[in-house]
Amino acid sequence: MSKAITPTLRGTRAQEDYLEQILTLIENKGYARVVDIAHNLGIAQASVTGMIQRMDADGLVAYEKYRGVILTEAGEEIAREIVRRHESLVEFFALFGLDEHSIYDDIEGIEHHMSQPILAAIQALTGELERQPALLERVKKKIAGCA
Amino acid sequence: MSKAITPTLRGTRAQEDYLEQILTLIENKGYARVVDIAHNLGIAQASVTGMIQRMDADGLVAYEKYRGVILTEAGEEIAREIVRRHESLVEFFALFGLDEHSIYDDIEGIEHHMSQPILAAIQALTGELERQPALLERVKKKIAGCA
DNA sequence: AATATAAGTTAGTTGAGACTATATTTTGAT
DNA sequence: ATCAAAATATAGTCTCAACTAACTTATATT
Repeated sequence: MSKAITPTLRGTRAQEDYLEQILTLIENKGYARVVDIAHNLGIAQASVTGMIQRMDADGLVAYEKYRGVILTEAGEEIAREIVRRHESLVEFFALFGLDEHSIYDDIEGIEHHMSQPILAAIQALTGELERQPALLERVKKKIAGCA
Repeated sequence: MSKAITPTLRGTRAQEDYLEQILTLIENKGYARVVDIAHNLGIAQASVTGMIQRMDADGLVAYEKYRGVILTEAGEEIAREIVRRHESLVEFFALFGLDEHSIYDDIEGIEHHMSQPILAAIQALTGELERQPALLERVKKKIAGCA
């Protein structure tokens, strides 16, 4: 029923977090080290090793002991999808003056649970609000009143 | 930093799901049976018993063997908050023609991860879109194009 | 080239939260 | 009041994903 548009066999939620970090690290630094993944996710190094082995078994990454990790095609596809969602959400919430840092936990939660139609709705709304500063201002005022 | 407005010690995500179901059942039928909670959450009865005992230990529900479950004050506060979020999200996504059933999984995911400012933003946007059918139509067209 | 330090791995444990199979208790019908 | 059926509880197991402690490999400095 709620089959994703991309019919990828998505990993677990935690695995998606790992994939996102790994892709980001590879794009920023050229490689993804266990220690950096652990640091970025706020968990212990040993936990990362364990998960990477599971993800290798699941075909999401290619892993060789003491050498680096790289994404498989399947893993990269999922990673890019998550990053795309993350960025859409940051862009959306930034409209309301919420900075990326203060909404990090929210986005973390939401990005794993957003179906394609909902993502499309968010993106469409982002576009409209960017084009209508007056509307955006009204919304922001209401938010200020609530908080 | 991301302290909730309601400074409640929220339960785990799973516990929030239970609380939501329990509150809904109590309001609809006057009581919450284990068998109904299990059915609504799509899990086994025995799993519910186990969780309810944990939640009793955590002070979220009051539980007596073979008698019913009721919410404590703390539990009810959390339950009402989750229900409120759930309803706000349904209202929002319904704007775009997405029915409650088809977005159930999304909302399930999101409702546990939404901070107060983001909830306020969603609610404010819902209000604006209800008042601007033309804008809503444009957004809906874009969504149709994406899917 | 030797060795200190950083990075990575292994082993063993924990807790959440689900499961099945098996009791036990409550309830409703006779 | 009895007894079958429905509801609930217990016991024991499983997986995921984290942890610490201890060990191994890689690297960098001299």
